[in-house]
Amino acid sequence: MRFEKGHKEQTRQRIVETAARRFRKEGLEAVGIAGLMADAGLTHGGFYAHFASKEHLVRAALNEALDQNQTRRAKALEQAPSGPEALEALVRLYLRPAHRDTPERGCAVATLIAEVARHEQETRAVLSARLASLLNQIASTLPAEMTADEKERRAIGIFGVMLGTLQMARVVTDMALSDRILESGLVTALTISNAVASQQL
Amino acid sequence: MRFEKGHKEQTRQRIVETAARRFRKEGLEAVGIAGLMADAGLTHGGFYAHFASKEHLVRAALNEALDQNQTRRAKALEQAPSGPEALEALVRLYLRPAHRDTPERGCAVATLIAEVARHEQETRAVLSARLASLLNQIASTLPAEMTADEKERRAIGIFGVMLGTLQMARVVTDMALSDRILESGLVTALTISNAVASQQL
DNA sequence: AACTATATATTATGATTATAATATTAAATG
DNA sequence: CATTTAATATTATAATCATAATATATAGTT
Repeated sequence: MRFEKGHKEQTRQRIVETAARRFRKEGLEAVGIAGLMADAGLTHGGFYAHFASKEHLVRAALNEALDQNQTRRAKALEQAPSGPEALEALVRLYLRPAHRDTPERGCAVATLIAEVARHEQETRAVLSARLASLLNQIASTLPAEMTADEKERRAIGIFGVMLGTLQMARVVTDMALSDRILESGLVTALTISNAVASQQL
Repeated sequence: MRFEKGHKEQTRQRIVETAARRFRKEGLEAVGIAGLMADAGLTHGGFYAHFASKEHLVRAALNEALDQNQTRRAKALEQAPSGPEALEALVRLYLRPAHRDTPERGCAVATLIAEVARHEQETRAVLSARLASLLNQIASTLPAEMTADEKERRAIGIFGVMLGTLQMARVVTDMALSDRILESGLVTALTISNAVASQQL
């Protein structure tokens, strides 16, 4: 049947949003086109009217998921756009138990980075670009006296801790340890922002 | 045919080692039993004489891979078993370009943590146990004056940076940035070990 | 030398995979 | 009101998945 104008775009968006959720929850490989389309209320044959391949959907879904999170962080930064409070807001948002417990709505970098690293260059480029702007968001909260290089270095360290500790908190089977990991990540990330750089290198 | 004594154990070990390499290189989902057995010079039917299911092989392969790395780190610690030099040796080993470029022989935590987090509790427990001893290796290099709690907190922060930055370095498409990420991770990890804890919480 | 036990191979099963060609149906257009 | 067209459904394909039952062949045992 022929549908109203804009219907296709709307359907495409529904597929992308469904994929963005399921990819984060189950992984890129674990999600099949047929099941995904069924989830979106469609049959699998129509998929290729929207995307050239599953890989193209992966890129669209990564962009969708990472864009959602970026917007959420931007909102969190509205109250305190820079300074230690701004950084603390970002880190607390990231290392919340609620974020740990709902990967399907959370940061796609944390759930998919290793899997994406095995994909085509073009797919990695999508995640790379979003990662760069995430690092910029963090760097923007650091003291204005710091050089751009120093900000970049610290932003990488800070997000490294956030990413690594969130993943650890998700995998460990001891929930008390999981909570301590989140707390340690928080303390560490904030420490990095204002620690005096080590002189031992 | 009936084979010599110990032949089965030897075959099993070959399957596990092949799996440990391919899982790290391609991901848990991407590796199929048939291809894996072919790689080990066997046909796929015999697989279930060795493992009750693919999930059981995953556990054995995780243990194999994580044990290899733990041994390598223990050797690196033989020269300087504690102190800043010991920590630096561990971090340099982890954040080397060579490690970034050979995930199939590298840390299974970095390649598989997110995927394992979606698996059964028993599989997560395997990775959890090895992660705990990795954190202990790091903690053992920290100053004796620190309390056990403080050592744990810092070890989590240090490994968080190592894990997060290695994954970032693997996914980004800009190799110059990738190198800067490794370098930043190194500096940050060493800074955490001796930074004065932030007072702003 | 005959027999048994066992490690692996062969073959089968039924589900699921990504992708593609064709069919259907109703909105838009004349 | 007839025709065109676009969005989705139906159906097909060939590969691959994990798992399982059975067959084969030979080392070890008697």
